[in-house]
Amino acid sequence: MGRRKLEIKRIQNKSSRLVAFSKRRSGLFKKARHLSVLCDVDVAAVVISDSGKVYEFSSGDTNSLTIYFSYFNVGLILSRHPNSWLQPEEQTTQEEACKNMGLFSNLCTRFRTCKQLLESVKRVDEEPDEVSLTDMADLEQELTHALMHTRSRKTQLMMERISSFREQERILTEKNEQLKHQKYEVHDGGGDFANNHNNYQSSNTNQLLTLPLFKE
Amino acid sequence: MGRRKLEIKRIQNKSSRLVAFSKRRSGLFKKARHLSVLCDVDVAAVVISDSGKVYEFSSGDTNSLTIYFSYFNVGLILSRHPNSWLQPEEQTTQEEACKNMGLFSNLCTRFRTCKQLLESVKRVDEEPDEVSLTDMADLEQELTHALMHTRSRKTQLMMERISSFREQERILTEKNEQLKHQKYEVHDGGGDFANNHNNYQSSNTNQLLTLPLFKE
DNA sequence: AACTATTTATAAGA
DNA sequence: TTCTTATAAATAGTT
Repeated sequence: MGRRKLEIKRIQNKSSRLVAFSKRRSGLFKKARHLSVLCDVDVAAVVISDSGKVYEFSSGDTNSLTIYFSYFNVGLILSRHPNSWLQPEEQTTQEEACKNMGLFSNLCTRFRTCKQLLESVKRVDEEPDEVSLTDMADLEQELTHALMHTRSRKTQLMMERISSFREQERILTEKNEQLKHQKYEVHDGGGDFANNHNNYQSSNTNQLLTLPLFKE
Repeated sequence: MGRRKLEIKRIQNKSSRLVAFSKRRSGLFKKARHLSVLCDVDVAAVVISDSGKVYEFSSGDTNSLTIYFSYFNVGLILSRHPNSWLQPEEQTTQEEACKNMGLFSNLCTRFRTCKQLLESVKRVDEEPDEVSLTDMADLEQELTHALMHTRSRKTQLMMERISSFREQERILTEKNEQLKHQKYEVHDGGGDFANNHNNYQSSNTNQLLTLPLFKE
């Protein structure tokens, strides 16, 4: 939506890219806000620039989504800057350490919010509150989602594993056929050592390619 | 951008709201994708519907939100040990602080593992690893535990609630009987003020005894 | 689930 | 940068 139709691929010109980043980022957050208000739902969005700067939007201050996102957010930041704390042995400056502490305390603070919520549920000293029950139900739902995610991921990994097993079986069968064939060739007086050696190497290679499927 | 200008406030009509939710949600994710591609940045968005259904977008290949969920999980685990770090206001010693750092670094480790896990899954050319699968299984188990915990707590709260309702019912019935009895006594010319007063006190005491059932 | 009249977002230009 | 404007894109209401 501009003077010309834009292909959806990385904008090559740096200054154009930066301008687009600024415009589209605020556009995204605006859309997120509209969605949350119009439809009365929780929305959160995080954008992390090339330089690692974090821009975020969240529809509520205290809802679980905020907590979710701050975690997600922190995780993303950290994963983008592995040498700042994900590999602590590579840390050299005090500044780095402080930066990490900042992130940690942010994590801590935000989590404490979540914790307070849970605690307030635990101590139901106040009037018999529907809130406790509702909160627990919410939490249950959230956990169910998380569990679903994990299960689906696990299933995917298992499927991948199975498929690699199948592939290995195929390769082994193929090799078996080759060996049978060679056996006949040898029996027929054909074949030579070099040829056998070659085949052995090939077989070994195949095994090396497939073994890790069993191993690790 | 429609037939008429829309005020940015909760859409009252439910069906309109649902339609808008569907349209704007996909619109938001599209914008998010465009932003991430055009400007070559990381973008993530989460929308949670009224019913708790989670819709998400993430610019990475790997499901980053899975990582995020693992944080949530870790958070839950940590919340099971509140006195170790979740009540910082009670912290006084250096030891406490160190302990917290330990938990943080634990979090860090877990994240790194999870991230490496997903990355290693991405490179399917490399050797696929059992570790990934094990991790996912572990995560599943942890989430299952957390879910069980939540469910059991929810059930407990519900049971408490029910039991207090029953107790209240019993007391009210009892009191009802007493009142009926008094009524007949009064009708018969019997009974006195002191007696009535006593009965009131007794009833009140019973109510006080049952209140905690509502409370905690 | 399509359509289309409008509004909204934004690419390029100033 | 920021503003302007022509144009593309999104979407509210309709069918």
